[in-house]
Amino acid sequence: MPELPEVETIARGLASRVSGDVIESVWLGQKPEPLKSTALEIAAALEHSRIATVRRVGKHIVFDLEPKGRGRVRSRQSHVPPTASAQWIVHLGMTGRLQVCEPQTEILKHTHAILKLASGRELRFVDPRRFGRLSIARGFEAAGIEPLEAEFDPFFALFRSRKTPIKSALLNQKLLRGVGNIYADESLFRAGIRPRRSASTITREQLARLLSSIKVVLNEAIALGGSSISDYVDADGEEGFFQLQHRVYGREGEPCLVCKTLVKRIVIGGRSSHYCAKCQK
DNA sequence: AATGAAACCTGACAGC
DNA sequence: TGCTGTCAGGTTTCAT
Repeated sequence: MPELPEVETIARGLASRVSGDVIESVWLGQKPEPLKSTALEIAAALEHSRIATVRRVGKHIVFDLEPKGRGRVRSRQSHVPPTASAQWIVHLGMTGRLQVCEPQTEILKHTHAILKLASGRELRFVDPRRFGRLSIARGFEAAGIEPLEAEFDPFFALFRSRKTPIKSALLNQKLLRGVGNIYADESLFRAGIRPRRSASTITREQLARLLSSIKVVLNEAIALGGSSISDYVDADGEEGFFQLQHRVYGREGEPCLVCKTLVKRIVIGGRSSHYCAKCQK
């Protein structure tokens, strides 16, 4: 479901609502066994921790935790050697949602985690398709370049010698983190590049245009709260509006907004890809 | 090293 | 009403 703008919107919403709150207790369902952390490890790290900050890294939501009641002063005096503070990492997969709500709010089907907060509210993780992942990390570092902060030279270097289609390269989170299917198609349209073009054949000038298109598209989408296609809503349950700005994604067979040529849909690396054959070369 | 298909899951929707 | 097939914003794994 969520790409960079949706995850950014959710992270900002969560930051304003739960920063500083303390996790009093944790319930975890049977199923969301994530990649590395066991349910026990997650519960142990979360319970009695304070949520210092919430931020986005690529498509991950990072909750920076600090142990409750153990401020800097006390840990300095402690005999326990200082360890990096823990982080709760949430990846929403395709259908994951994080909601902050009152305890009496009806528990949705496919709710896999409930955190009771000292403020009296609950933070819940709901994910019908169960592609989402929860884990605990220390010193979390994601692979790839953050697109909104990317300088041109490192961006250029990512594609220079890759023969893979540029669309596939953009979706590769080890290269660039946060761009997904919608924003790859939209960025390529605005840059005038066909999704199947081999990355290595794209000129320096075109890649410069691509990077700026990516930034413009992502920033516009963030400003509009992301794209709500089927069921995406942010942490406050609000829909985004960037879907109204899509120029090619989901517009197969409709006229290009620039030249009226019918928008094509092809499959690249198993993903639907939309483009205008006249505007994109 | 690098494509690509399949797998992981559930739900929505179209067509019959 | 209900069955079948297709599709979905993501990522990993296995085969070629």
